[in-house]
Amino acid sequence: MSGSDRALLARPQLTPRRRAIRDAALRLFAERGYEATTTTEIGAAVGIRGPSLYKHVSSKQDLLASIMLDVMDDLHDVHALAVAGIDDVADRLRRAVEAHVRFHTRHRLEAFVGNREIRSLDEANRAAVVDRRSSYERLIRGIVEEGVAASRFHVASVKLASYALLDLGMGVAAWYREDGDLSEDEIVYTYGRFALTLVGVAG
Amino acid sequence: MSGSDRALLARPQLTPRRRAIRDAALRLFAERGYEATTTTEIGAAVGIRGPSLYKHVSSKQDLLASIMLDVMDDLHDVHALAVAGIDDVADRLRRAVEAHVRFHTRHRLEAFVGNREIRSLDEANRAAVVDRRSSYERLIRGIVEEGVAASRFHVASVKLASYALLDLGMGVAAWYREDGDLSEDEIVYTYGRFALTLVGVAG
DNA sequence: TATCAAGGCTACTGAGCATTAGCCTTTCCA
DNA sequence: TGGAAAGGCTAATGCTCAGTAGCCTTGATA
Repeated sequence: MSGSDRALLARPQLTPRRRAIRDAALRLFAERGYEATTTTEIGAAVGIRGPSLYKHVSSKQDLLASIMLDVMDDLHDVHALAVAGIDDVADRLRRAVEAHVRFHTRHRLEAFVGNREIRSLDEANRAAVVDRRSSYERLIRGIVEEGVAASRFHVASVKLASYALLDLGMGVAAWYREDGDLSEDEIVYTYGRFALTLVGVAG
Repeated sequence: MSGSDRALLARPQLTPRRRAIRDAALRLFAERGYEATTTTEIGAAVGIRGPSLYKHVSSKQDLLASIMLDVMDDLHDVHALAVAGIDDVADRLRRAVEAHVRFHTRHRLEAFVGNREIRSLDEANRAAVVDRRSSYERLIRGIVEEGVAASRFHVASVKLASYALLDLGMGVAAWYREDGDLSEDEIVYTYGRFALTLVGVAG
């Protein structure tokens, strides 16, 4: 089973309570960081005491790991859907970047935590997350490479261009606010165009 | 005294020992995060025990704060030097972005910690760092605005373009490695050109 | 209606942490 | 040469935290 196949399988369903706990943990991890968030606080956010969390969750580390693994899988899903059946490489890049950026606005907390808390994961979980991340990077880089090979794109460095595209998404996750004065569509559209200029596509 | 004037004043000199401690703390904060770094580890990195640190430093929090405040001031300095006396707005943008990116390669640990550990600062220090960061953002946005006003730049959103430029620097700080296969000059030059295409400058 | 699982709670455990207290050695200068 | 400052050290303090033990209530089911 390849990384991208795995991403398309359904993730196990959560009980409503478990989901509430995960959401609360996500918000707190994003706001103050994993290390600085206490189980007491996570509990309080769903109206129970810290120790009661353990009736639903096996550990704080597990909570972080499941958040991070799921977000990477979701990102793969979104990417696969966005580029499915698109033949033109410039279209594919634009759609991939749009999906990337849209994902980072719609799931900014998950993406934020996913980027920042890698070092808080234990060895095994970190390896799994890093693996998914590399696989996603390769997908984006693959599109850029293909465009260059077909002489549709012109870049000084494929690697640099790909990093730049990926970094824009992370940036969005850091500053985007739903109630801000930049709309999701506006950001998505503009960054999609940025992407094409970045790789020197004509038009 | 404005933010940018302050940045040009000399920062107080550190004793060699204090500097070694700061450097060690910086490395550790970057690697495992502020919360996850212990005073014992910082001490060990300079060959002393944790409590002995307090003969040189007033607190762990202070160590973080001085690292973060100094890096913001250095960034202001570098920017000011880069654009001083440059009249053409496109030149000024390119130089500003080049300086921005170069700074993020040369001081990647400082920049990395400076971006990621804001939430580990106490109230007063956080306010001071956020203040410097906003002031820097305004400098970059100011150049973009000026280019747009002069009809030299064409962007869908000044804010979005400025964020994109700033985010590229942060991205660099996250992935750049001195022994990697992308040289500092290569990255700086390429990103400088990215910047100009991004704002739709002709040529 | 008796039972049992689910899911709360409080009290506790054991560990780790930043920081302080207080002591000792070395070094340097008056 | 003597005394103080600088800069180490160990031991202790006081706190916070993740996770466990064990108890109790509730509600569904047999």
